[in-house]
Amino acid sequence: MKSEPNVFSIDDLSVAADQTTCWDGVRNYQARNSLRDQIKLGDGVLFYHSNVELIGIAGEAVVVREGYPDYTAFDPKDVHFDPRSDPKSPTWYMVDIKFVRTCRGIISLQRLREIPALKQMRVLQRGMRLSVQPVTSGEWRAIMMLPQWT
DNA sequence: GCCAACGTTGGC
DNA sequence: GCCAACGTTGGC
Repeated sequence: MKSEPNVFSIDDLSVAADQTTCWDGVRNYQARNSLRDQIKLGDGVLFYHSNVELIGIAGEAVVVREGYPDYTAFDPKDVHFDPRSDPKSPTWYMVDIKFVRTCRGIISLQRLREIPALKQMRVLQRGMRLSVQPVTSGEWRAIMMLPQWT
């Protein structure tokens, strides 16, 4: 999951109530499908900092609630309000994630590009803008072997 | 600040 | 249903 740390960072997650947050505001259909259909309770989450000087993986989280309607779409006062999302048949979904740990130093995008096992990783492909992306088990294992987790 | 990538919108 | 225009994302 990608986040701009000046908006919401891994540190923000670590001090949030119950160290948990709802991943609201995703307004892209492909990412919506992941949130609604694919992401399961207990799934690991790589927390990625984007659009910042030090781009890369900043920490780990875990899914603690599976897809449910993103209620911020129903609130006209919310920045993520979307009048087309009908509460009876919601357009947008979110999951809840909980903090697990912070990396000992960001695992930079540059570093990720050097790892052969991550050649196909979605976030490394050009033009990949999705804010929620699947990670394969092979990619997960390769990333978890890095020294920043110890 | 630039600009490539790409999703969305809307005229036809 | 096509596609040009436009807006956003996000690395550089």
